[in-house]
Amino acid sequence: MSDTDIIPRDFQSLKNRIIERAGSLPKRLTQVATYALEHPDEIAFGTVASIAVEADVQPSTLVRFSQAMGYQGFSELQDVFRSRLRDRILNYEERIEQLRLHAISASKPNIIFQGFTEAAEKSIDALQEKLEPEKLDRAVEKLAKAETIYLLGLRRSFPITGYMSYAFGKLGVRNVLIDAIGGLAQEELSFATKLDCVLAISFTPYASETVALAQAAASRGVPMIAVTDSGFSPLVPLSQIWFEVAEANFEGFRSMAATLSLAMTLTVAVAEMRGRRS
Amino acid sequence: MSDTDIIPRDFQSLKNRIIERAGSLPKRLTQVATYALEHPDEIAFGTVASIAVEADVQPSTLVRFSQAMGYQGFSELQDVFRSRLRDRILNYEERIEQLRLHAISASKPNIIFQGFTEAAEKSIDALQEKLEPEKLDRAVEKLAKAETIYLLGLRRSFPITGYMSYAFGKLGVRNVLIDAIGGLAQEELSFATKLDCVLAISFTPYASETVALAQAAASRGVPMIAVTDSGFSPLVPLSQIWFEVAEANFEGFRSMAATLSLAMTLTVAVAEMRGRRS
DNA sequence: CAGATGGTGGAACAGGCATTCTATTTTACC
DNA sequence: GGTAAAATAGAATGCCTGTTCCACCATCTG
Repeated sequence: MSDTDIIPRDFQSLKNRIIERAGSLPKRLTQVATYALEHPDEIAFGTVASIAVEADVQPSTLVRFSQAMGYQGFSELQDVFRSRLRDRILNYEERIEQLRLHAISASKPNIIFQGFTEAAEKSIDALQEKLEPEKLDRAVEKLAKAETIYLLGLRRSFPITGYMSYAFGKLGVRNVLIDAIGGLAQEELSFATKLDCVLAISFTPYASETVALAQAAASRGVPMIAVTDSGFSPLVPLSQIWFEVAEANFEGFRSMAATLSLAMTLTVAVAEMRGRRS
Repeated sequence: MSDTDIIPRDFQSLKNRIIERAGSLPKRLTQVATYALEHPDEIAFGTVASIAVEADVQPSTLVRFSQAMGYQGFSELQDVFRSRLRDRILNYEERIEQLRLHAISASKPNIIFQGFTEAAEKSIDALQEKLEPEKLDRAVEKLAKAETIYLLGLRRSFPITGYMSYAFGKLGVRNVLIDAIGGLAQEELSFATKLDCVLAISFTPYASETVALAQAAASRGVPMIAVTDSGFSPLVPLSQIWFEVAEANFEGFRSMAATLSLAMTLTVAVAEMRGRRS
């Protein structure tokens, strides 16, 4: 009982205590610990009864958990979860102010971090404004109709196609990721037919391999949708539909946040449309 | 009573209604209106009795005020004030409503797009608030000191490590991307020594292969930095420094925007520190 | 200034709340 | 494998909650 006299009053220290003690806690209390950290809002707003149902424990277990953390009862613990939401809003406004004032004194990594997050938010805002809803609808329909979706994006675009392939896999949408392993990119793409669809992603300076592969597929009449950064992109004349995504960059590196959002949208929307049809 | 059938369900519209009606409200109800807009957190968390004391009115006045705004009772009004503090992601109906207001076509793909961009922005905001600047500095220093940086992240985390490897390559920072090609992940990581550093990225459900590889490296005394989503992550006990990145998700898919921002920050900051030393 | 109307204060009430208590189950240890 | 201890489930309890109700008061109207 030597450390119970110091009871966490802010969320951060409570969280640390939960993590620190979770290992040595009995089964049901561990269950509560996990739930609490995963659904802090629920704890803040719910009642003992409602949380108990959600976390699949007895109401009394919540009280015992609170006591195990050093509080008198559940209400005291709840106060800490509520303080987290109270402070959040304040912090948000203050943070912007403080960053402006202390931007110079911040360390280099933190300035870089600020740069990347700002670039990401700018890119997303720009895409939200620019994206034509009707074009998105057409693209989703085209991809949903395809027998197999071929994902073409190398170098800096590869993470995007990679994530799409992962998500398509999870959602049961047949796809081929052109990963160019063993220099076999051309072979990977050679099975694409007019019934399939290529989703090609490339940004300046357009990787020559990506362009060559896209051209080969287009010449065989394979439908194509492009995600690129300008109307002058070599992918544009090869595609029936193309999206312009202008990523803000910081120190020469593109944020990728907007492209990723668009990529995830296409993935989930295609899966959704396929699901509705079958 | 022509407009009372539309009852505000989000804070913004309730706020507008309060402002709009405040002028024509009786004395005590105006007093409550003013208090509510000035102390929204009190309304969200307090009880009728406690708020009544704070606002210097009778408990029944609060109920009458709620009814004047179109609700059945105080609890309904309180829900709206609570929703303001809950995760800022709008629910399904509200999003459709908003899309209608902004005259954007409310097709399913566009709703999904809205969801992903909001999730991305929310994740980035959350990380900005949470990231401890000093921890970031330490991580960058640790990575900059390493002879070779091993990038470990499979499945959904692979795009992140993949992009880092691309960027590190461009920047001339020696790194090994554990891509598990040919099932050789263990071999790829086996060259890591105490002079190197592993950057491990994994999110729930923690890919068992990633965890196993991280454990093997840690047992050989290879320094480790983790990027994960909870203090309960199996990577945490293996790492000297760990970052918690809580990605908002939409329809079960994490946005990745925050993780990517952090990854890019680490990459560029490490290269920058290396460059300054040589 | 009498009467009507609508606003207000405060007591009364039923329902739901957090908490406690105890019988039962599970775990740990010899 | 038996026993003591710890943990748990679930009912019982008393308090506090939001809400209702009604007497009283202020303000307006003719």
